[in-house]
Amino acid sequence: MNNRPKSTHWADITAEKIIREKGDKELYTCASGITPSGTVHVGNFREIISVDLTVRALRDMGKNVRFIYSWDNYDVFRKVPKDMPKQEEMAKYLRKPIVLVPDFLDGEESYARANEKRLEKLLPEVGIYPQYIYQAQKYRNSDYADGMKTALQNRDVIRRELNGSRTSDLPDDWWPISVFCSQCDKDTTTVLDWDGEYGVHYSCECGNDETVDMRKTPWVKLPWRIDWPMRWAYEGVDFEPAGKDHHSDGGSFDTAKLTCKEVYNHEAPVTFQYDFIAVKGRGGKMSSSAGGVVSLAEVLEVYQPEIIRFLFAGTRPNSEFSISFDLDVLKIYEDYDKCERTYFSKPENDKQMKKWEKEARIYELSQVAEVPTEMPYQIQIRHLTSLLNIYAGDIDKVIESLGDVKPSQIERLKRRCQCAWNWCRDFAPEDFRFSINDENSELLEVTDQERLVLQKLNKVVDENLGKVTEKEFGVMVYDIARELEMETTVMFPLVYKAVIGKDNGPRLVSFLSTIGPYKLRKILNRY
RNA sequence: GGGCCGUUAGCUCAGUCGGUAGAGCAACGCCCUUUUAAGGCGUGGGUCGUUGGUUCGAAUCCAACACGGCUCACCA
Repeated sequence: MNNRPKSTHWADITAEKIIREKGDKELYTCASGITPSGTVHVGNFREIISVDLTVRALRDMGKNVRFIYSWDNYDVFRKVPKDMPKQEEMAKYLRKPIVLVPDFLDGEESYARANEKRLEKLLPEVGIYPQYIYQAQKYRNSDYADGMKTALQNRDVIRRELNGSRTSDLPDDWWPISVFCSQCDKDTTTVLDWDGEYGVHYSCECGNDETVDMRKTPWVKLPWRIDWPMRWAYEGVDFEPAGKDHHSDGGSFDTAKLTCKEVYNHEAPVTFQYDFIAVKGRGGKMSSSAGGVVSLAEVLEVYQPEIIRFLFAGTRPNSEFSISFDLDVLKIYEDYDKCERTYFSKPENDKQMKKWEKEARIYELSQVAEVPTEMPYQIQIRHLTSLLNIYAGDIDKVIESLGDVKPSQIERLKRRCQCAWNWCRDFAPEDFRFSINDENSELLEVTDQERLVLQKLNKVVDENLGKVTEKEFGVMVYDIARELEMETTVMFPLVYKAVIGKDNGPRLVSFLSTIGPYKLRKILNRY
């Protein structure tokens, strides 16, 4: 026996590492969190799903796991996001905790809550169910009073630790806590003294000057670099990944790790660094201030939930990748389908088995809920967009036209249709959009020979389409060109023009047979 | 300045227990009487950034260097 991982998937390797470093435990706590100071974008989502995948890996090893997600809604509101209305109104709330900023968009109880809700609603769609912890509630309830007291008691230790990675030392009168003013709600305060227990004396720029008891007041909190390790200890966190901005030498993970051990007497969690997500085919970079953020909701418009999971499960966390809205979307769907086919086909030999295991693991982790026991209905997304255009986005009709969809496959397929249609409408190149003409469409001005082509085509469609094989029908279509001694490069654009009002379109023969004789006759009869 | 990541086919990348160099796209070719956007099959193509080291054997491990990117040194 050895400790060799059964799987070489990064989530399984991470899970093994957690067990190895934290020992065999009754319960493992995996954590993630973010400040809801703006739209939670897909870059932030990477952390959540990284934890989810690791949690699943641990559970697959039979472990009991708690997945906590911290909403840091007691952080200071420091910048009005550019994409928000009522900028001046919002600016009045700067330096107050985010939980006190009103929501001018949806009328939620607070701006923080609005951002939180948008994500909380969506996570179940991608199969993620964390236990949410709201930091404002924890702080206001004085749950961290002892944690803050510990920080104050270790003021010098913490200062030394932080100074280790600062360019200028913290001043002598620095305190490891921050206070929101009980009168004006802002953090424009200065801590003046601490009584050695729970009493903190502060003054505020607004003129307020008072001493509060951390056990009874909702106004005191820890600054980030101390807050983080305090909560690791408080919740007993075993695993928490972090973005590369936290993971440099001297970054917050670095100092938090020190503080966690020396002040809170708890080993820092196992971690890894994840890279950022770029956005492609939509323009702009993803940064809250630049306003180019892409939310999970927007990604879900174009990608099926399992394909979003696939994207993250199939990429190592420490490498950067793009969420694409351009033609890459087609490729990603195809990659997913290929992975799915692999999962449902038995490997033939040992060498293939190794590859298969890796693919299969990615497929499993990509699933929102249980892994399907039979192969889902596969249809090339490119073809699907054509069908959707033909049926003008009527998904039920598209599925009906396929004819061989099992009831158990319908739900997933519908979702794929919806995503494909959204993509077609909102992101795809113009080539991917067309609509079938009908008896009311504008008539083409045609030469006598062109009219003859359309008439012959009409006759072929009328007499044969649907009655002979597509191959036979194809021969007949090409025969028209031959008979009239016309190049297909001349004939086809004419047909496309008559049928969809464009110079080109999907491969003609199969396209015509998909449209079917009924619709085609209506168009061609008029020539 | 510190740290992290990357450098493999024309392009995008996979290859993480060291064991004959891989995929997709592109190119080229073939098939379905068929280049107009949905098919199938095949072919070509790489001194694996550079130099050195460990090893029977290195894309893979180690060291140095080059180039590229990100990040920290304010705050969260």
